[in-house]
Amino acid sequence: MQNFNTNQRKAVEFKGKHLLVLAGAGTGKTKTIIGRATYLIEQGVDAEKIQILTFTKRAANEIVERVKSSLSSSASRNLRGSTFHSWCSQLITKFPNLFGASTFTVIDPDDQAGIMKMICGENVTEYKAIRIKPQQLIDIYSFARNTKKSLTDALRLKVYKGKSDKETDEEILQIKPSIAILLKAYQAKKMQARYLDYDDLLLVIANRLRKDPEAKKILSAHYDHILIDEMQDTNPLQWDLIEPFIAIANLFCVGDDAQSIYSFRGADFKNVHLFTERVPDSEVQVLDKNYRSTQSVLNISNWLLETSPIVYNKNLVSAREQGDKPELVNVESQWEEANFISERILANYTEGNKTFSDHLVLSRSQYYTKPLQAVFIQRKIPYVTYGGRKFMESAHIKDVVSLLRVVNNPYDEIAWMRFLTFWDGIGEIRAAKFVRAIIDCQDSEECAQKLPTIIGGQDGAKIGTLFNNILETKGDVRAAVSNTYEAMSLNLAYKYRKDWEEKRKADFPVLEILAGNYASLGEFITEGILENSKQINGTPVLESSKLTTDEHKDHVIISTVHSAKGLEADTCFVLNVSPKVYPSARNLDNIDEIEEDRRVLYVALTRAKNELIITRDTSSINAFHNRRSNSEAAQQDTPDQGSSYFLENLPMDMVIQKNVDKIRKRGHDIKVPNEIDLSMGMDFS
DNA sequence: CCCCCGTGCATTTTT
DNA sequence: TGCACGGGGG
Repeated sequence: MQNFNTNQRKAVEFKGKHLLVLAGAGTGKTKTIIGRATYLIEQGVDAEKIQILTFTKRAANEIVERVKSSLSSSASRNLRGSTFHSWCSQLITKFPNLFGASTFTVIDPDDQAGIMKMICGENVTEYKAIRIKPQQLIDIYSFARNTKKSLTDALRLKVYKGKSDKETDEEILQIKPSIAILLKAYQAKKMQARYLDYDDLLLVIANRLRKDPEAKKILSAHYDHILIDEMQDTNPLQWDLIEPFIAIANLFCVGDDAQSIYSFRGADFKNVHLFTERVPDSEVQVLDKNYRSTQSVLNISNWLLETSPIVYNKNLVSAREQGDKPELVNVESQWEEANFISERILANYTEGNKTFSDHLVLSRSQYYTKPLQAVFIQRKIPYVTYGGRKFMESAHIKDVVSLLRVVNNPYDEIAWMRFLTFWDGIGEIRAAKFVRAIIDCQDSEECAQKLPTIIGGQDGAKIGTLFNNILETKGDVRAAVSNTYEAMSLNLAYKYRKDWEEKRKADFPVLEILAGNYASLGEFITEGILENSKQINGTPVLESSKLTTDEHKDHVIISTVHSAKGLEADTCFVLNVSPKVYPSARNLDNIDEIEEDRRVLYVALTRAKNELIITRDTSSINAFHNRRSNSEAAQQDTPDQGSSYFLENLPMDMVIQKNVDKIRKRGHDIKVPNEIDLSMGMDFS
């Protein structure tokens, strides 16, 4: 058993009913939740009656694996850890009668946007009356449901940045009816096609538990302990899901309000602040001793929170030594930044006795890491990225899965459209016509029978036979995938000829093996959609699968800050901490969003154990300073200028500032690829 | 009328 | 990297 400090032990061995663990960054949050699960099992609690809930599959898997390895007995064999979403989908499948959804298909954000686009196309008058794109409509809809806010409030917050002047009110009033029509049409389409989107998964369970004491009773027999990680990221909808369990199970929630970075999807740290008020028989345990980072790393992190108008009362104190000051490195371009980081990692690796996996690179956005990945590939630095496009979301996989989806749920219009337009000569117009006829069928059998006539000709015969073939093999998911691929592979190879051999072809054996893990088509489709992926050296790999031998190799981790919660590394690079990024230029008019960006940076800084290296772009720093001094000269009534760049007033004795330029001049050969001086010595002045 | 393909463009953060 | 748009071809 691990060593716990006094407070950690109090949490792990808590004897009361419900506990909230308020744990700052690096204070042993994960360790405590693992310790708690281990302790409960050791105390004789049936592992099956413990449910661990997290926000990412990665976190869930890690916790479960570590509990299992810390126990010698097999008592932990049935311990379950899932994301909120996959837990709910499992419950729906496990109790089909309880939640009334026997045939359904979980749709991903791409599908949601696709459906909304269709809806907007069918309701042109309403769509034209608003200046909101389908994707944003989906965001508004999701936000409203996750936060349980009215459409008016959701619109105000999402579209009008929370403004409440008369003009805004009128505009909202004006567009609201049209939006309501579009959203209702979207809901009707979901119902008709038996779709559940991500939010529906939670809503189905939460609503049922709320309304039906019987459902509560049945679930109470299955769960004694609910352990929730990252409590500060739960939103009101998730609270609705948790709340019924207060009466029927023990809650053990772990969180840190300074690390709340998901308010854009409705997270509300009231769930942390109001915990003891909302939950009877509950207590709070604080963890404040930081074991992860050196004091120098914590100093800058603490400073960042202190400069916030929000009072966090988080002064992290390291249990370790002072350590080296963080480095603040000025770079002139993204390529220079990427080369600098590569050099540094290679130096640490060859001279500094560090492994690649001692390094973590954090970015505000996925997109920004592209040049870095290019340089890593060029320099042969092995890396993994988290987040990004999921395996099941890539186009070629979706093509194959579309047939599985229509066999599983013949009302699945999106999948029908994808499957039909996949074939040469069938475009959107004809496919849509076919779909209208197809969804009149009562079941898959009738569908199989009528397909040839609906489509007609050779296409009809071919597609009908294929559908029938998969319908017959649907009991064997792996065979269904294999047969589907066989039938589609020629067309796939042509459609994706640009990168078929190098990239996409190899995904299908992976898909087949994955399919073999599921007992039914429905489970495969649902769980597969919720499955996370990571990428190894740019190639997507299923995160939870043990398919690759690469799995435990030595890799640098590249991650967005949002995906990096819970991660830590000896050396941590935080990319592009420049004006307009921290905080983001698009958030400047909203104090709440500025403060959320601050917490994003805080999360990033607190990942580092020993070496913290912050990079930033020289030109944007200069632009920021010029703009500042200009506006200060002109008028002095803009007191928030300083706060519009978090590092603006950073005490320089907290860091060591460097310019990559100088490093290069000292003799390091840093190659910047594709940098051609286009001026060619010409001065046009 | 419908389908296909080339070009240009803009890209927060996640289940 | 995906997507919206427009022109050419069937």
